[in-house]
Amino acid sequence: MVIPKTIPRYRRLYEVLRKHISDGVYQEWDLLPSENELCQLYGMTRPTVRQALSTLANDGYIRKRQGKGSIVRRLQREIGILSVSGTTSAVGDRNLKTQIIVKPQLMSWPDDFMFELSDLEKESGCIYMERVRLLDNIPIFYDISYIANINIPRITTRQFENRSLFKILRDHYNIEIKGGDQRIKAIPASARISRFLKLKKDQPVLHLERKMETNNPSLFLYSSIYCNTEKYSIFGRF
Amino acid sequence: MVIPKTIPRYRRLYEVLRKHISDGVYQEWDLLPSENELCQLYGMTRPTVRQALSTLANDGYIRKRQGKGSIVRRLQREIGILSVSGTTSAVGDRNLKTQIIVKPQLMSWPDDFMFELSDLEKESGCIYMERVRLLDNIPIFYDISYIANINIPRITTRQFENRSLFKILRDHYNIEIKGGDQRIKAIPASARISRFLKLKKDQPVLHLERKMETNNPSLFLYSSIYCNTEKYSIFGRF
DNA sequence: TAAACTAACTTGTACTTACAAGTAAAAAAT
DNA sequence: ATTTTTTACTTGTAAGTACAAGTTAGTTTA
Repeated sequence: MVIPKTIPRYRRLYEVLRKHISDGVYQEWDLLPSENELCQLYGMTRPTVRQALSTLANDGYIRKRQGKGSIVRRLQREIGILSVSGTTSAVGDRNLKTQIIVKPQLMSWPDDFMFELSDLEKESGCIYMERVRLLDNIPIFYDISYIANINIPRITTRQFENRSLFKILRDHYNIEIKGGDQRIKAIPASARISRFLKLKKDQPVLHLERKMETNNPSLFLYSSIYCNTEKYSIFGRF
Repeated sequence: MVIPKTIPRYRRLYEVLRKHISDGVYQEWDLLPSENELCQLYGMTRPTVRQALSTLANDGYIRKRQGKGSIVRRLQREIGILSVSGTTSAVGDRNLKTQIIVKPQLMSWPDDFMFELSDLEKESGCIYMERVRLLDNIPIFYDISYIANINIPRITTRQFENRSLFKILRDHYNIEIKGGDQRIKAIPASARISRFLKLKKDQPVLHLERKMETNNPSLFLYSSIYCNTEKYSIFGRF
C-alpha cells in the first residue's frame, strides 16, 4: 500500500481557508488576511501563501485584486459537480443520499468505451457500479462508474451507501483525484434513466462523461453521469 | 482608452508554447523541453517558466509528471467552448461561421436577468445581440450576449459577421476576458431555439449561462448560449 | 544473465529578495 | 471645502537558491 505522503504546506493552507469560507468564517465580500499577514499567521513565505491563494481563486472561492486583496466570493454555486472535490463536499450541507443500483462488481470493459484505455487497463478488467444520488430526496444524479482493477483489493466488498466513492478511495487506498477531462451533452432520457431520475421519457438530461486523473499516474476513474437539471443547474468555473 | 500594458514574460511563454502545441510542433506524448532548458531558451528563471507551464497544465495542453517532464496532450477537445479563449480559437481550424440574428443594440436590462447586476451596470443599460454560429455549416450555438454599456463607444456600429466578439473587444477596446462562472442545464428546445439550431421542437439542448470577468473589474460580459450537442460534445477540464 | 545499485536527469516544494503596479486613506495644497 | 499629493498599504512579476522526490538508464554486483 502507498505510504501517505506529508501534505504540502500550501495545500494545507488551501484547505484551511476553503473550510473557513465554506463555514462562513469569512463572508461574501470580506477580505482575507493579506498575503503578508497569512505568512505570519501560518509561518510560511509569500510564494507558498500565493500558491494556496491562486488555487482558491482558480476554484472560485476568492477573487484577487491587485492593490486591494483577496475578496471572498459567495458560494451560491448550485451543484458544484464540475469541481473535483466530489459531490459530497460540493453540495455543502444539503441533504445528499446515495442509493446503490448495481453493487461494485468486477467485469470486463464495455466495447466502445467512452474513453480510450491503456493496455494495462484493458487486461485488468474494471470495477463497475451504478448509483443514484438524491438531493433533498429528489434524484439528481444517475452515475455509472468504472475503475480499472489495479491495486484496489476488496473494493467490491465495501459498503457504499451514503458514502462518497472518493472518500473510500482516499481513506482506504490512498487514491486522490487530481482533476480530469469531461464531455458534456444534452440528451433525451432513456427509459432506464427516466426511471431512476423520476422523469418522463425523452425529457432532457445532462450527460457528463468524465475521465479523472489520480495521484497514481496509471490509474483513472471514469464516470458517465446523467443529471436532472430541472431544479438545479450545474455550476462551474472556466 | 486603456493603454496596453506590457505582457508578462510568463504569459508570453505560455502563448508561444500553446501555439506550438496547437500547430503540431509538439505532438501528443512529446515532452516539452525541460524547465531548465526553457529557462535557457527563453532567458528566464524557473519560477517564471513554471508559472507558464502550470497554466498550460491547467488548460489541459500538457500533463506534468514529476521526474519525467511536461507531456503534451492530444487536442481532441471536441468543442472547447468551456475554455475561455473564445469560440474561434477553441474550435481550431474547423470551418466556423457567424450569423447575426439581432444586431448589437442598446437597450435596458431584462427583468429577472440571469445574474445579479451592480447599480453601475443597471443604470448604464446593456448592449444586446443575438448570433448563431455554425460549424461546417451546421448551426451549433445560438448565443444571446449582454454587455454593460460602459466605455465601449460605437460598438453598435461595428461589423460582427464572421468575427469573434472577443477579438473586437480586445483589439478596439482593450478588453480581455479573464475567466468567469457558468451554469449548465439541459432543456427542451423552444420554438425559437429549434428554428435557429435546425432541431425539432423539444429536442434536448444544452443551455449555458455565463458571466465573464474582464481586465476591467467593473465590466462583465454575459451570455446565454444554447448548444446543439447532437454531433459535438462540449469539452472541459476540471 | 538478472537483480540491485548508482548517477544524472526530471519536476515539486519552499525559502529569500527586490521592485512594479494598483488601491485607498491620510495629509497637504489650493 | 475641494482638489491634489503623498504615503502606506495591497497584489503582481521575476529574479535566485536549495533541497526533496520521482524517473530512467547505465553500471555494478551477485
